[in-house]
Formats: sequence, structure tokens, C-alpha cells
Amino acid sequence: MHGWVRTKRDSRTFSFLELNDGSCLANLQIVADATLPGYEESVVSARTGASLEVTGEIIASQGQGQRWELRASRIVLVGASPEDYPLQKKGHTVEFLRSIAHLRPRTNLFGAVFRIRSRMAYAIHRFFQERGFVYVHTPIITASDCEGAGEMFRVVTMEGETMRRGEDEFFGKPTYLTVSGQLEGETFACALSDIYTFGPTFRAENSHTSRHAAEFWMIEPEIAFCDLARDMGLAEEMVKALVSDALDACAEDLDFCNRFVDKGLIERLRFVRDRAFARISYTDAVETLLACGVPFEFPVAYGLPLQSEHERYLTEQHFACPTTVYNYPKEIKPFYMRRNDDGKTVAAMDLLVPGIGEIVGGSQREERLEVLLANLREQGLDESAYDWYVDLRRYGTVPHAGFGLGFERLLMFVTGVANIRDVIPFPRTPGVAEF
RNA sequence: UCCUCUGUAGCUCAGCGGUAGAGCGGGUGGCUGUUAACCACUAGGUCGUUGGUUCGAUCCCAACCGGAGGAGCCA
Repeated sequence: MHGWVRTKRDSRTFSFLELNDGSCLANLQIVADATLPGYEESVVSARTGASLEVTGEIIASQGQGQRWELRASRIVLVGASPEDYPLQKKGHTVEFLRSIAHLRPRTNLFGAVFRIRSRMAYAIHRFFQERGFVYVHTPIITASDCEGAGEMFRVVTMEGETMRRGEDEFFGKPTYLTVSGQLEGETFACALSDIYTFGPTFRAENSHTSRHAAEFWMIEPEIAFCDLARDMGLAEEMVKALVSDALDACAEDLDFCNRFVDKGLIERLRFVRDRAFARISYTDAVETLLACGVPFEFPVAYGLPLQSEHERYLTEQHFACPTTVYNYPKEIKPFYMRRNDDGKTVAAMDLLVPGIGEIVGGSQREERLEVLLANLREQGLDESAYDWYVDLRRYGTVPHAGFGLGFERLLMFVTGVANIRDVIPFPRTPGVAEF
């Protein structure tokens, strides 16, 4: 066995070592007799954090708390851990652990969170691959602005201390880190029918909240010959499938989260897996909010965006389950969303979940060339910059739809962890790019 | 960007206008098939930084820096 010492209990004639190799939450109890060769150097000097190689026999444990233990016949101290090792066996705050992000995966909580993260990434690929979706790698450096998605990071090269600009730039024009792969994803959906992207995304928003990071991962499926209803169905089906997979494959880690992070976690996840989601149009949602009698801080009126407090009321109080809101006024949504027949709304949808708010945002895309061009003009955008995007409507256009799912938001929902900085290995937020 | 809270030992915190305490962690010794082990002893702090008020500031005030929560924006 190989692993790191989580804690040790010495007596005069033997020691108990709790060894963990990160493969699961549980430690393996090592019983090390003082008569072992090299006991002083390998066991007595092995503090919390030290790495060990242990040979021995798995036997039934005499003590309570574990069924098995390893009776060591040989222990080698691979790497010692001096007395200034920062992790104690008692609880640390997540804020402190963030400051030692290189060591926090050695804690129970972060081990669990990042095992779940890995499993959910796998489950996402499996969900789409099983349904015949093609995984597309959209560019990270892009010259296109997925309008409305947020502030962008510039990508530049330097001449000494000076930024190369204009035609002197590496790409001959301004480029940015992607804020969304959607527009590029649409081009592949209009060839391979069902595609998805899953990769890093960057937003230079100066937002300081527990739900925003400058670098995060996003899943963006795009489906050809698809309308909004099917799009919503796919989003709901995916959330259910991922939650269900987590319950099955990450039971031990989720149980830990349920005990130490969020007492109602597992009950909520089962509820999401087993129950139907609610759906409500934006128009009906506004009426529901106006009629509910709750004194909101921000005004509710047709044509205004739903505020966080409104979304939370709908998903946490009114429906008390994940809720999809659809058909938003065209004025508050970007140019590429499909105009509905009423002339007032677009085929957009947001999937809201209790405790997090918006987890999925999507829409049916405008496939009609004239309507798309009119939208671009109406919103004062430069048509020439979207030439290739408009081409999709010139040549064999099809109704298509898609959505974006914030991977970290999903992980917050699945683990109950309240801060996005604690579900991404090395979080980037305004002013913070450590490690 | 706006609002609120916060910064004291390695960690989590208490405290007070007269220059500091606990628990845990560390060290030493003891002890027990132990389980967030236990018992004893011990080391460890320019009280975020810079100014100001005061006889005197860790405490009161201001600015700045860091952390957290909320809002906006979103994923």
C-alpha cells in the first residue's frame, strides 16, 4: 500500500496509522508493531502528511470503527513531513484551505469534491456519447464575441513591455479568450447534427460572489432539427442523469457532503432524480410573482429581467423543485435567439435549481436568414463580424437549439458546497490567480 | 462596480484605553487495541499596514491592503 498519513496514534509497543491514498474517502488503519525493523525511523518519525509504503496482511480489525486493518510487516518512510505541515486532523475553514490550494486535496472534503468532479465529467461525456452526440473542441482563443456573454480577456503578444496592437498583433486583429463556444458549436451542429462542447471558458467580469469565477468549465450541446421543447427536455434529462449517476457512483463521498456540508443534500438529490421538473413561461412567471404577495426588493413587471430573488422564489418556494422558465421578452435576450410567433418573445429557457439559481441557459436559435439579419441590425451589431455565422442560415439552414451548463454550478448543486472556489482545483477570481 | 461584516499564536477564536488568553496543532515525557485517543509539562504573538486622537492604542477614528457575505451580471 502507498499513501499519506492522515493521523497517527502511538503507544509504547505499537502505533496506529491512518493511511489515505485518495482513491476513496475512507482511510486504511495500519497496525505497526514496535518490533518492526526500522520502527523508529519509519513509524515514530512519520507525522501527519508523510508518505509511506506499507507491506503487510489485511486482517479483520479487533477495534471498532473499521472492519479491516493492515498488519504491517514492513513500512518505508517515502517522504517525511516536518512539524510545520499545515493540515491538522481537526476541522479547517474552507477559507484557510483555499490559501493552501496545493494541499487541500489531501483533506476529506476536497478529496470528495474532486472525486465527484472527475466522475461528473465522465458522466457528462457518457450522457452525450450514449445519445450519439459528437464532442467538438471549439477554440479557446477566438476573434468572435458571443454577444451578451460578458467581458472578455484580451489575448496579446508583447514586444518588450509593449503590447502589440492592430495589424502588428500575432493574429493580425484583436483576439480574446472564449466566453462561449456556442457560435462555433452551431457550425458543427449544422453538419454533424448533435454535438457538444465541454471545456474552459473565461469571463473578465469584476464580480465578487460565491457563484462566479473568471475561469470555469462549461458544457454546451447544440442539436440540429430541434425546437425549444426538445431542448428543455434534454437539459432536464441531463440534470437528472448526472444527479442519478452521482447518487450511484459517489455514494460514500456524497454521504460525507451530506453529513458535513449540507444536511439535506441527499434528500434533495433524490428528489431531483425522481420527480418531474416544473415548467413555466416567463409571462406566467411574472403573473405568479405579482400574485404571490411576497414583498420583493426589485420590481416585477413584464419586460424586466427576473432577479435572483424572483428565480429563487419560483424554484424554492412556489414550485419547490427545479424549474424551467421559457419564452422571455426579446428585448432582454441576445440576437441569436429565435423570435416566437407572438412577435414579443424569444424561444429562450433558463433551468433554475434550489439553492443555486440558474444552472442552465439555452434557446432555440434563429434559423431564418432575414429575421437574424434584422436582429443584428436592431441590436446595432456589425454584420460583417458574424458573416460566417450568418452563412449557416444561407446554406441549408435548419431549426436548431442548445444550452450551456456551468460545470462548477452543477458541482455546487451536487455536492452542496456553497462557494464556486471550492469545486474548482485552482480558482481564478478578480485579483486572485495563485498557483 | 455598490452595500454589509471581518482581520489577535501554525489553525479556530475569546479579550481589554494601561503593550495579551483558551482550545486544537507543534515539542518533551508518560500511558492505553487506539478511533477528532488520553494525562502532564513546554515553546510560540510588532494584536493586517500606515497615519491620527490620547499621558498611554491591540482596543477609538481615517485611509489602504487582505478575507467573507449580499447585489448587479451571468454560467
